[in-house]
Amino acid sequence: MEQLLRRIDEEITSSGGKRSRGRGQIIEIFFRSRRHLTVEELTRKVRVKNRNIGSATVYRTLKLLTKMGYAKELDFGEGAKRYESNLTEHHDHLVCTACGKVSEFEEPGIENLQEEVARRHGFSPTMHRLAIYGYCSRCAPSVDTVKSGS
Amino acid sequence: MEQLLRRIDEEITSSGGKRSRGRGQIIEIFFRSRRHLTVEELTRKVRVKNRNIGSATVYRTLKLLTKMGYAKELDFGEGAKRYESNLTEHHDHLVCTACGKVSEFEEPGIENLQEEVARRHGFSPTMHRLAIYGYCSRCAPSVDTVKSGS
DNA sequence: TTGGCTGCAAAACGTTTGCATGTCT
DNA sequence: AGACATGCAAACGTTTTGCAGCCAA
Repeated sequence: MEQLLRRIDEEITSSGGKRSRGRGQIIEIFFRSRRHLTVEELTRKVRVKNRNIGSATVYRTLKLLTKMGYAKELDFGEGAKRYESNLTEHHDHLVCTACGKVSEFEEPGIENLQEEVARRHGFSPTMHRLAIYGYCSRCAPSVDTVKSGS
Repeated sequence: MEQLLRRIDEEITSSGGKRSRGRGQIIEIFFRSRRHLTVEELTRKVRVKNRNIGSATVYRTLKLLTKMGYAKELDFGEGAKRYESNLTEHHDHLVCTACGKVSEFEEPGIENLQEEVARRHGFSPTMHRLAIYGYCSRCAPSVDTVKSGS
């Protein structure tokens, strides 16, 4: 973790940027947080530590991390975008449209088929997004009417 | 086509809605159009036929069609959402990040794996979105350096 | 006549940007 | 000192909403 922060810091300074207190805090809290933060959520967290940070800086920092490849933008269609660390293995998302819970999965078979489809269309893929929407196990509409329940 | 429009009309009226001139025009033009329209594009098209229609009505109509299941919202991360008919076979998208071209594909294998993944997670899928981003054949970065070409 | 539907304009929302100021080197 | 970074608030583009009038049933 410290190592990661140092690496990012170096990459920023070596391309003409500067080390700043606020940005360091934003980056650290971003990588220590659970996944899928909105800018507003991250701003709130950061402001607990440093009341002076405004959301513009958080936007600018996340955009920077995204451009550097350390963060990834997600859009679950909620209005606001979400961001997550781009360091973990690639994964896709299961989004429950009832409770909003997002879980993750990996499926190499899907990845492979995507590569194949792309190739078949003369397309050079750089990235993809797959989200499956539906009901998680807790929210699944009551399964049947056994015993004409309720 | 006429049949589809009549069906939608019926569904609207039978749930307390009314037939209105403007909405009918919007719906017809929407289904006759090429895929992936933004609200602004559709509004422009509709206004050629009926100068009085405002984009608020287009927003309201597309939202209605979406809720009824006849249209589908897409988000390719351009800022504005796009809409397409939800009547055709299911397909996914290849988005060229250079020229913006969007093409479509179907891959039953991917669909099946998605079902399986969902089941494995106790998830009841209702829908999914898959977009592969990259370069289309026209925009692909020059392929190689054969003969140290310029 | 009633209630839905409309256009318009204003509001709301997430995001970006201009600018004067602050901070790092 | 100089350049980059920041907060604030204004600007932006998209979408939603309040409202008075309109139109279909």
